[in-house]
Order: sequence, then structure tokens, then C-alpha cells
Amino acid sequence: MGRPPCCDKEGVKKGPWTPEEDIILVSYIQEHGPGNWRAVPTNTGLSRCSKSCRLRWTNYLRPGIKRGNFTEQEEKMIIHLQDLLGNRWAAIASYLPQRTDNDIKNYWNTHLKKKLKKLQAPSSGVCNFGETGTGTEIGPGANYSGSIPVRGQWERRLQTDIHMAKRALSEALSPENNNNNNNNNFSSSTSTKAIAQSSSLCYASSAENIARLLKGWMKNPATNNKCSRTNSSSLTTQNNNFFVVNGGDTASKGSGGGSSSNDNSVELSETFESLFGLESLDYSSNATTTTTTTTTTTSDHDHDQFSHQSLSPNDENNVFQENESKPEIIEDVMPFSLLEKWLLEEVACQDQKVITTDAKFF
DNA sequence: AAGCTTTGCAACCGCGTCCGT
DNA sequence: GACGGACGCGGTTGCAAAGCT
Repeated sequence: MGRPPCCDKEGVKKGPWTPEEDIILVSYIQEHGPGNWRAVPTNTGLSRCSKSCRLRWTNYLRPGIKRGNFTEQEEKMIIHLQDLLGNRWAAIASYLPQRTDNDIKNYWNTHLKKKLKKLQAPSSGVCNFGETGTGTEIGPGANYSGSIPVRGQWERRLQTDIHMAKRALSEALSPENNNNNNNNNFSSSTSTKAIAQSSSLCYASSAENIARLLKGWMKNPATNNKCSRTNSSSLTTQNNNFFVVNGGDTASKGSGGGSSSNDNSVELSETFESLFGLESLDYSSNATTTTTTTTTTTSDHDHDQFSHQSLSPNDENNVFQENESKPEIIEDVMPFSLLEKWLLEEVACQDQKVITTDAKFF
């Protein structure tokens, strides 16, 4: 049944990518932008299927990817998000713009699941992180299915996104949290300068390697945009990501990633801002002075629309585009007071659980 | 040092969804 | 509305590196 796999053609190469292939792919995407993956193998001459190209790009070559060493805050955030969203790694990844869904998924499966299991073993009950009866399936079901009987998938997802947003706002508005950002997954720091610094500190180690290989390849940035909607500032952004190697970590695969706690607080504040479209407040400057791409396009995934729109750095479709349009979610940001009132009605009890979870886990 | 086991991660596979016809 | 192509997601696999005996 169904259509045949896209890669069952003969002569389609599988397995690890070689640096040469990476270079070809990066070169092509620099020139044409990501997307239209079907055409990539034919146009580049790569003996790879379109899927493989897309995957290689999104998980490894895409600029702005941070690799290795997940920080404590990232861990916490993943745990929270996993609890809220279940195994929707793409959605989770959209809240951690520098991490890929694959990375997060792997990290969850290899580290966090075990960690949680250990911690759950002695005392069961306070929070099960959504573990369901299957043993391996960890999802929002355990937390939400009780209160939300059989619903459409999109509805449940919407629910979790709303819940997420509410909670984040609640935490941000809480005065205690402002004094204790280290323990706050959604730091309310809103320094766009800091964001700018963070972004410029973040490079895909692999991309840097490719960058070195490609040294001198980039001759005329103005011609390397895929279409007219890419403006010069976004190209600068791309160039920074690809070709400006900061003094820090430049190791390849498996390196420490060069992340610092500084990066994290910034990431998280960015995340918070993204959640509510606050980025729109002062991101105009970023377009020209930072490596943060705030571009937003309509996401293919309606269920992830909220997160994807506001966290465009993780949206591969946006990588070479800039300021095409602002998402509705940003245009229609509710007044803060309204949101505050709204969330206060519901979120208090949910927070209790999360805080307990944190205390228990760390 | 050699062999075996475990771990971590890149990549693959199959399915679901979107979108154009 | 049905159909098919393209894309994206989540689960799973395969393999190299690390750890252990």
C-alpha cells in the first residue's frame, strides 16, 4: 500500500555524508535557498534523495545550530516542553531555536528519559512527565487526556500550545522569577542586545567546517539570494552564520558546542519573547545588527503555527528570507493586562506542579 | 592489548498532512 | 471531493566511539 519510498531508486546513495557532499549541498542552498528539495539532487548532481538532502540540511548544515552539551536550562526546558507537548520534537525544537528536533529527540531518548526514570523510581506520583502505559511513549496524554477527553489532534495540540503560552507568561510576570532567572525557564530578560550577542555566538560547528572549506566561495552575496524578498540584511545574517567564526569553539561533531550559561539566559528570553511576539518590539534593529533572523512565513504545520511563526530562526524555510511578513500572532498580541488576567484564572495550579517537578528533578 | 558491551548520534523509513490539480 | 506529489515529523536503525572486563 501507499507510495513507494522516495529513495528506492537505484544509485541513490545512503549513509553518512561526506564533506564534499556537504559542500555541494551548502553551496546550492546558499544560492537557491532551502526548499524545493525534490530539485536538489538533480540540480546538484548529488546521488542523494531529496529527503536525505533536507534532513542533512535541517539537522546538520543549517546555520545557527548549536551542537553537543545541553545545558541544565535546556534540559529543564526540554523536560517542561516534553511534559506539555509530548513527543512533538519539532514543536519542542521550535522553542529551542538552536537545537534541532533530531538532537532534542536523541537527547531525550539517551539522557533525559533515563535520568527521569531514575528519579521516578523511588517515589512515583508527583509528576510522571506524561509517561503513558506503553512505557516508551511519553506524551501529554497522561497530563491532559484526563481533563480533555478524546479530542481532535489539532485541538489537543492547540490546547497544549495555549497552555504553554499561558504558563510562560505567568512565569514571566511573576516578580520572584525576575529575581531568579537561573531557575526560570522563561527568563523575562528582554535585552535585544544580549540576544544579538547570543546569536552571534552561536554557530553550527559543522557549518564552520564547511565554511572553512568554502572559504572564498562566497563572492557576491547580493547574487546569492533565492528571490527578491531576501534583503541585504538577511544576507549579512547568513554570512555571519556561515563565515564568521568567533573565537570560541570551532570543533566539529561532538564538540562541546561552545555554549555558555550566558547564551542560555539569552536563548530563553528569546524564547519567551517569541512566545508572545514580543520580539516585534525591538527586533527591527536585529535585522541589520544581529545574526538573529526574525523572519516569519506561514508554517506548513497548522498545529505548530504558534511556535513556528514566532521562532523563525528554526524554520528552515526562513533561513534566507527576511521580514517577508509579520505573523498574525504578533500583529494581534493581546494587551498585557488582558493576558495577565486571563492566565491568572487558570495557571496557578499548573505552576505548582511544574515547580514541584523542577525541585524534584534538580 | 583484545574482545565484548554500551552509548550516542546521524541517517533512514514510513506515515500523516498539506496543497495543487 | 478525489487524487497524487511534496514535505515534514516521529520512531527506529546502524554504526562508530567509548567504556568495561
